[in-house]
Amino acid sequence: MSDRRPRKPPYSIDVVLLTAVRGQLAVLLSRSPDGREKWTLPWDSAKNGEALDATASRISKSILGEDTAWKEQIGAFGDGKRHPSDAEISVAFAGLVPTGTPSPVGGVYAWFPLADVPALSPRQRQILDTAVSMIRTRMDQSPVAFRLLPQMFTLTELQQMYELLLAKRLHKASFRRALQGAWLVEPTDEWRSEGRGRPAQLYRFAPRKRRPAQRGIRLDLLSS
Amino acid sequence: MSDRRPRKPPYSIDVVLLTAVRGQLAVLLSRSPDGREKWTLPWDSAKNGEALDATASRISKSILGEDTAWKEQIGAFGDGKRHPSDAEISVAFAGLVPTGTPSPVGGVYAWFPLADVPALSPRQRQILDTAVSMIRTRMDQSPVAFRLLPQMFTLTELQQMYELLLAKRLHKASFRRALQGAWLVEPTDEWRSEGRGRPAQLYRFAPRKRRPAQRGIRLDLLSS
DNA sequence: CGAATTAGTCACCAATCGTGACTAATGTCA
DNA sequence: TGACATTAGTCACGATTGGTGACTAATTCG
Repeated sequence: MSDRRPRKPPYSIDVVLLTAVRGQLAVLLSRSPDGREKWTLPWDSAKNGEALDATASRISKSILGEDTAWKEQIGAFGDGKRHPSDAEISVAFAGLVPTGTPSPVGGVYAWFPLADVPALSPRQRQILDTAVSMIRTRMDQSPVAFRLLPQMFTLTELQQMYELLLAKRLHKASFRRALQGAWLVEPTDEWRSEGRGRPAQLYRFAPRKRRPAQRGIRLDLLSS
Repeated sequence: MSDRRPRKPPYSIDVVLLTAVRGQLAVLLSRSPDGREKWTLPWDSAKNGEALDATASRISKSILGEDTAWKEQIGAFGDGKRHPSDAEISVAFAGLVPTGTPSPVGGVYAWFPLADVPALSPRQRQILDTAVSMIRTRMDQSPVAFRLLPQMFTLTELQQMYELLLAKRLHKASFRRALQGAWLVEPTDEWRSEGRGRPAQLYRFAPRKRRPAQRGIRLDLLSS
C-alpha cells in the first residue's frame, strides 16, 4: 500500500479479497493512514513493467502472507468517480480466501461482512459491488465455492457455501447428486467428527475432465 | 483512430466489434495508416474526463454511424505486450453489430472472419481472443445472439445464430420449446417468404420478467 | 398437378430434478 | 447401558424437462 504522493500514477490496482465469515461474505479493508475511521480496498500502483495481475498478487501476498489460490480481473473502472489514489482509472481484481486462513494481524486490516461495509469512495464502492455480483454470476464457470473453503471440506460445508453464494436453500440429496455428476470432488480417507452426530467424510476439490457435459442450451437463465 | 504521437497516452480504449458473416463470426479491423497491409483493432485514447464506455461508444459511432445496441467491457490488458498505441494498458470493449447493418465505406475498415484475421499486435490478439471467448461463455447471461440479429428475425435465423455461437447443432423442436419457456421473444404479425418453402413468422426480442426461472444448480457447467 | 423445400408442431421416451423418508454413526444424559 | 438427539449419507418415487423422429402446413418450381 504505497502512499507516495509525489506524482499521480496512471492507474491503480485494487484488490477485493473475499472470504466467508459466519455464513456471510466478508471483504478485507485497509485502514486509511490519514483518516481515523476511514477504510479502503487495498490498492497500489504498478511497479515499472509489472503485469496487472502480478501487482494484484503482490498486494495479496503483502497482506495475507501468500497469494490467493484464485484470482480474476473484475475490470477497469474510471468514470471520474473519486478514488483514494488520484489515478484516472483503477483495474480491479477479486481474490478468494479460504475460511480458516489466519487473519492478518495488526489493526491495519479487517474483514467486514458485506452488510457492514463502511462508506468507501464511490469508485471503490462500485468495484466492490461489481466484484460480488461477478463472483455470484460466475459460480457455474469458476470453482468459486471451492476456493472459499480449505483444501479439505465436508459436503455439508460445501453445500452451505453454495447456499451462501446463491442466497438460496438447497436440498441435500439434489446437491450431492449434481456434485456426483459433475466429477468435481473426490473423497479422502479422513473423517471429521464435529461434536455430536455422525462424523462426515472429508473431500477435496479434484475436477476430472470426464464427460464434457454435453447438455442442451439454457435460454431460461438469460437475465435481461 | 487518432494517430497523434506527441505524448504517450496513459491508456487506450480498444473496441472489438463483432458481427456474423456467412455463418461465421467476423471482427472489424482498421487499416493502419503507416503499414501497407497492417490491420488493428479500432482504438483511441480517452478525451479529458470521458468515461471508459463513452470512449468506446464514440469509437463505434465514428465507424458505424451509430453506437452498438450492446456493449460490454472485456477488461484491462497490459502485460507489457506491444500495442499500436504506446499506452501501458488498454481497456477493451466488445460490441455486437446486427447482420445486415450497412458496412462502413472506404477501404479503412473491413470485416474479417475470425479464421482469417491477419497478424495483430500481441496485446490486441489477446484482447480479441478474450472478447470472443467471453461472448461465447456469457451467452446465457446476456442477450448476445439477439444483438447479432436485426430487430426482427425468424426463429430459424435465431437458432442458426445460437448454433454459430455454440459451435454445435441444435434440434429445432428443443430450441423452440426452450425459447418458449424463457419468454424472450414475441411474434410480430409479419412474415417473410425466403424463396421457396413456407414463409416464416418474424419475431422480436422482448424479454418478459415472468417466471424468475427458479431452477436448480448446475454444477456440471464448471469448466476448470 | 406433384415434387421439393422450408416452417412449425406433436408425442414418445429417456434423463434429470425436487422431495420426503429412510438408514447410519456418533454424542448426551438419565 | 440404553433411549434420544443430532448430524451424515442414501434411496426411491413422481414430476418436470430434454432429445428425437415423425408428422402437418405453406409456399415455389417445373
